[in-house]
Amino acid sequence: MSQLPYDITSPSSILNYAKGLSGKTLAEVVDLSGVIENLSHKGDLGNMVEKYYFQYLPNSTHGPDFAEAGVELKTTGVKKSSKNIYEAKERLVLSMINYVTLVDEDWSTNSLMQKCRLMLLLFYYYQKDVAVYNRRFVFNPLLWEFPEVDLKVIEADWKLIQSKIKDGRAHELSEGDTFYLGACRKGAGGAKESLRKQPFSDLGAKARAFSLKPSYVNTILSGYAQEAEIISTISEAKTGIEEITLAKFKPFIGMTVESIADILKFDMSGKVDKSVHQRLALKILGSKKKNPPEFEKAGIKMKTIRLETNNKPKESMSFPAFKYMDIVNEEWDESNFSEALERKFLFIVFQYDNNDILRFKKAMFWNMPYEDREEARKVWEFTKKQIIDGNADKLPGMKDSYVAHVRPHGRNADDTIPTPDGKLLVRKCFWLNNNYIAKQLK
DNA sequence: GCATGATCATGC
DNA sequence: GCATGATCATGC
Repeated sequence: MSQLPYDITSPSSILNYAKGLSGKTLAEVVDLSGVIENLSHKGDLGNMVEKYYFQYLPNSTHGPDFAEAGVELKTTGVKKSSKNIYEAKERLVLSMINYVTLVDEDWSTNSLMQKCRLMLLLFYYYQKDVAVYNRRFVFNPLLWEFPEVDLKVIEADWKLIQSKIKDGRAHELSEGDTFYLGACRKGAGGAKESLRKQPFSDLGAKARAFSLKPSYVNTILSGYAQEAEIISTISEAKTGIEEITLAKFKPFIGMTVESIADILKFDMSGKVDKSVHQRLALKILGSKKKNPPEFEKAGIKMKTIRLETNNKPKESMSFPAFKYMDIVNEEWDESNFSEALERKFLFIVFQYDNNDILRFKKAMFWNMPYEDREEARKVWEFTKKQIIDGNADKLPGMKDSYVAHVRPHGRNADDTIPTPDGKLLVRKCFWLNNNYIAKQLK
């Protein structure tokens, strides 16, 4: 074996050598002319980098790619947000979940962390129609080791995924089950996809992989160091996000909205503000205007709910407006609504008392059960079909499904956008039915 | 009383 | 200026 230009036993040597890719594309740093016709434009850039840049054959064992150094190589795409900031193009897939063997694993020796404890992250700029070997590595490579505080969250996530499989519910797994480590769909989509065996049920389960949520990757990108301190002070209580969050809300249970605002010096006077309770909840969390960073990492969606005295929400729950022109080209699994429903939610529940005064009732984490996501899928598919068929004005209403419906969500009736058949219709979005929310709160 | 249509203040 | 989370308003 010829001498490699780096020391395969040394993570820092591997990192240094990887820096040769900074600002370059793979095709710019290695001569691919002899092999390029055999390369897939969409292939796995990670494998190509290993093979042609590191001259190290991708191994098929379960350990890290650079076994001697304990370093796993990951290439992952970034894109630019509407605000021109680089962000993760998608979740970072770590390794496939083997339902059959995972149930016999133990966290202390688990195969996922054996492989991914230390990762060399290469971020490339994603461009749809550009071959992977022509995509540019826009950041310096990063040698990433999970901070202890994050590992605690990931451990709990891992155990939850494992327990669901032990319960014979692998087919019900959802990204919203967990906080940082997700069980994401992996493999061919659509009806033809093959299902995997699971050990404690005869039902086949979709192939899934352990992955880091896009929101988590984004915090890696956005300069982890600053946030690490904030999070470590929170986690000194040695509890998870869930417990910490619920503990913050607990002191206010039963109090009127006004007195909570008083205590927190939160100005509730002035004009009618339809998001005022959301902002009050943020204040309780100790955040000013934005979600706290640990929520961003876990992709948690906070929603405030007002209940009538009869325990029913006054209103259904809205989601961001969709574009008629976009939705007809989307598949459910990649749709915004599907992504939204796979998230973990934090419900902040208020209720009117007998004197019609609004009081804080409780905070609860929730994620949507599998069968209800399938129902939401039907609503979405029907919506897509109606728009394609030129019936964008006849979208599913509240009576058409127990879970979700479609309703206007614009600034006003003049806030219209185009449909595929050339009309202009008021902007709309998906809503979760208030009756459905009522059931879930129990 | 409920389903559906319409709209508001805010923050970025 | 615009999307968003949320709430108000109307008609049956």
